[in-house]
Amino acid sequence: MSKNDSISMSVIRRLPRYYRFLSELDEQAVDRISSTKLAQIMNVTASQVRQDLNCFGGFGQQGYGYSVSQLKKEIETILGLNNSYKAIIIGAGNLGKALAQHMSFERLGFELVGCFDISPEKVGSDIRDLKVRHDSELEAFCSENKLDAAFLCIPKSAVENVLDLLYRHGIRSYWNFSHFDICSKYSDAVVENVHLSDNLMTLCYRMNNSLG
Amino acid sequence: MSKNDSISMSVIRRLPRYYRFLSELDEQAVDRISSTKLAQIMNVTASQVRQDLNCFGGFGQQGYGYSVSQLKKEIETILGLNNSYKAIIIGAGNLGKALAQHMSFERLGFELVGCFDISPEKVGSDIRDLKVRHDSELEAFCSENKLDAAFLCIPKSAVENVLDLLYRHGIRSYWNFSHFDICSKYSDAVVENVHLSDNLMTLCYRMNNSLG
DNA sequence: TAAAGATTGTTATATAATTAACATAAATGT
DNA sequence: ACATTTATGTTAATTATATAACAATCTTTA
Repeated sequence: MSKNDSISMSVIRRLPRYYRFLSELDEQAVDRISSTKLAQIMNVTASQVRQDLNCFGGFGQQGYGYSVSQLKKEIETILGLNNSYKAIIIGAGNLGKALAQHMSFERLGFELVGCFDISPEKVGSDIRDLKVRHDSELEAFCSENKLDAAFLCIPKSAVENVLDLLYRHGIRSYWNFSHFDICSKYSDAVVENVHLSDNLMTLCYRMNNSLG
Repeated sequence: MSKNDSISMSVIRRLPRYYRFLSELDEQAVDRISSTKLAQIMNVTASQVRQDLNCFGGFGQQGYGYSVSQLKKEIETILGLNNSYKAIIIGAGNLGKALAQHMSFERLGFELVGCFDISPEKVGSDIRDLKVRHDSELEAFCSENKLDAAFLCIPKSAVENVLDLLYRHGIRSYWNFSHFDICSKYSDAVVENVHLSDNLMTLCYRMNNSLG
């Protein structure tokens, strides 16, 4: 990737947003856009748009702007959405089910290949095209499949055991919905945390402190 | 609130994390902690801990540190978790159900008072102690109850209509799981977005670019 | 085909966030 | 009670992020 000299997290976390807006424009058959116009739509500064994109290469053309479809494709590549990382969901409660049913993993660089739960009632039920397996089958499943990532939809107290198992089998990437601090235990793990309760507390704070 | 002169979002978003770690320490009956020690546990710098806490007031004591229970309580107050903001969930799919069943709203400053869905199959089913109501009852419900917040667990395409209704009834705070850009439409709304697919794309990027 | 207008890539500036330094004060130990 | 240690609150320095400025260059149009 051309200029990629350790891109800052701030930039990286904005890429999916660019991708979303460009996808929309593409669907609307818009074929070119300037940084100024894109910035307006996205409610950011044109300067930021240009800086961000230039972290990865000069995709635009002076006097013209950016080709929507090309830029979309570039960002797709940068994000690596063309990948098909094999992933499993741990925990088939409502959250696990919600993810399994509503996320377009294929469009996001992943392939969901398994779903595990500890509760016997859930085992055997279908989620999309997958049968929920019991946790006891996890070890064997990891051995038989070369897995890339795990999506942890279980409570904090249940994480450590299963995490140890997954790590032992070489899984280094985690989408973590619990409050277990994976990075502290395995510093080489790539972890994206989703802390819903933290989010809600932030909303609460902001409600308290919004004037009017 | 003592020193509160527009706290930066960076600080605010760290508060729930402090709160979590302090709650744990409190449960472990730890009664005092220094910024250095807390920083170690939380994997941040002691400087940041002291700076952050001092945005709200001098809760510590030189030569001693911070009282865990007191500090926990202070942050609880700062976040406003003692509130009981009336909130409704829009969308009783797996995500809506997951939130309703697994989040301790009472501990997070909210009270869940209603749950709505457009699908007749879901209407009437129980989530916790709430019956799922049909969207057609939403307008009346908003009129009868003074609601503070709405948790939007519906797809982007369904948001605008219901958002307009909610806004008309004075709701200004939203926990938004869709990609609909609420702030662009209602600039005075307080919005916390949870963009799961953005998150997953970020994980994908980081997997691609992690060495090893 | 030349002049005018548009818009990039990039460098410079400004703002924000983080980390370090330290003077001050309380707690502890002898 | 005094000296030593601990650890804060706060100011200073550093680093990171965002914005502005502008020269270079492509497009458009007459």
